[in-house]
Amino acid sequence: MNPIGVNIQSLKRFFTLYKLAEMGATRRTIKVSTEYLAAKIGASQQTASRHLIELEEKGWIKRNITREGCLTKITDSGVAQLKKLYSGLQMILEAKYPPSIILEGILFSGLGEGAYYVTRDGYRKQFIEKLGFDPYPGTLNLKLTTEYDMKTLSELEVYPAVDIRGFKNESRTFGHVKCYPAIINNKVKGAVLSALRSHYNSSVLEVIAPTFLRNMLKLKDGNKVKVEILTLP
Amino acid sequence: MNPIGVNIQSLKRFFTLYKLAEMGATRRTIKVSTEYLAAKIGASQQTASRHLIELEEKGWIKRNITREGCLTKITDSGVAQLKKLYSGLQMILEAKYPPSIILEGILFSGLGEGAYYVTRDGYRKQFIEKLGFDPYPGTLNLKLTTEYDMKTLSELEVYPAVDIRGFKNESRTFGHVKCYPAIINNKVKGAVLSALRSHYNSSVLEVIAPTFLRNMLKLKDGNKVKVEILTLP
DNA sequence: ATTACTACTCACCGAGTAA
DNA sequence: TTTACTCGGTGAGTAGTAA
Repeated sequence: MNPIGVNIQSLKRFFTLYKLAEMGATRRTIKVSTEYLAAKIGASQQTASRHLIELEEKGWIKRNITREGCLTKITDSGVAQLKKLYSGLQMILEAKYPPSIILEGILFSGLGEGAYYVTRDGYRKQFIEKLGFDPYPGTLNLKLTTEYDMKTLSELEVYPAVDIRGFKNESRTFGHVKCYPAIINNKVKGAVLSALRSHYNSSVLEVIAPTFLRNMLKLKDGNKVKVEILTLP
Repeated sequence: MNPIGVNIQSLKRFFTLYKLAEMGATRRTIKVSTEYLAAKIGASQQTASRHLIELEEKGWIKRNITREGCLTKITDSGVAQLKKLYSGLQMILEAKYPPSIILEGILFSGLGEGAYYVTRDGYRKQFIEKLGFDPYPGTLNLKLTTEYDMKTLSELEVYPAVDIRGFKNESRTFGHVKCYPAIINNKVKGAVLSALRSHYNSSVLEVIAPTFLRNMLKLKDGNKVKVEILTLP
C-alpha cells in the first residue's frame, strides 16, 4: 500500500538506513562506530546506537558488535526498503503523467441518451474488449461545480486514453469515443467517457461501470461523487 | 554536503512532500484537503495542516487555500529536493562499487625502500600524470591490526585502480603498480599503493602523498591512521 | 464543510553513566 | 576505547475549537 513501506514514525530510522547505504553497507560489511554514525546522521551517539538496535529489530541490518565498532551490513530486506523508495521516486520524477486525477461532481439525471449509446453493439464490444467490463446500460452524469474540477477535466484531453473506434450501421454514424479508466467513490471500477460529454458542456462528466452505480453506491441526485481517473502507463 | 539535503529534524515534512508528489503535485496543481492528506501520511488533520504550512515556509510548495481544500503545487525547489534523494539512491543502488572504503592502521617505520621506488622517474612521472601530485619521497607504512581491515584490503583487489605501468632501466625491471586515491586522516589527499605491499605481507598498507605526512599530520610511530580509499567512477 | 490556533501529551532525543 | 542503559527535558503530534 505505502510505496515507501515506511510509516511516519520510523522515518528517522529509515534515514539512518540510507546513511549506512551511503557508506556502502548495501554491498559490504562496513565497520561503523555509533559515534561516527551519529556524526553522519546529525544526532548523538546514543541516538545512533538506538537506531542501529531498531534497524536490527526490523531485520533491515545485521550486526556484529566488536570493541572497535559495529560490523554492519544492510540485509536484503533493508535493501528492498531503499529500492521501494527509489522506484517510488522514479515513478514520480520520470513518469510522463501523474498516477491519477481526482474529480468531484454532483449527480444529476440526464435525458437517458447515455443508455442508448452505451448499448450500441459497435461500442459495447469494444468496451468489453478494451475496458474489461460490460457496461451497465446507462451513464452517471456528474456536474462539475468548481473551477478546479473543470480545469482539471480539460487537462485530461492530452492524456493517453482508451480509444473506442467510431462505426456505421444501416441508419447512422457513431463517432470516436475516448475513455479513461476510473474508480468511483473509492470503490467501483468504471470509466469516464469523453465524446459523449459534448452533448452537455465541458463541465459535465459521464461515467460508465459494470454495475448500476446509483444502486451500488446508494446515490441520489444531488449527491457529491468522487471520480479517480487513472492514467495509462 | 548532505545528499538528501534534509536534516533529521525535517524528515517528516519531507515525507509529506513525497506524498504530495505521489498525488501528482510535481506536475499539476492538485486539490488536497488537510484531512485527505492526513490519511495519506498517516497522521492527524492538524499535523497535515502544520506540515503544509512548514513546507510552504521552506518554499517547497505553493498553496491557494479554498473552502474545498488547498490547491497545492510543488515548486521547482521542492522538486529539486526530491531529485537529490533520487540521485542519492541511484548512486547507492546502481553504482558498481561503494563510494569509499575506510581502513585504519598503526604507523611504523619501514626500511626506507619506499622512497627509492617512489623517486624512480618511470614511476614518478606517472604519479604526477595520473594521480595529479608529485609524491613526497617516502611512503607511510601502516600495519593493519584487525581482521576486518585485512579482509577489506583484500576486497580492494577487484576494484578499478589507477594503473602505473612497469618499466626497465639499464640495471633492472620495475613492476606494474596499482594505486587507489585516498584521503588520510580526513585531511590529506594521497594514494594507497598496491604492488609495493608485497614487500611486507597483506596486512601492510603503503601510502603516498604530495607532502611529508608525518609532519603534516603530526604522526609518530604507533599512531593510528585512518585511510579513506575512494573508488573510481 | 474547510484551515489552523492553543493547549496538553507523549515519544524521542541526549546527558550521564555502566559494562 | 566501545555499546547501550536509565531518566529527564523538549519538541512534535493530537484534541478541542475558533474562524
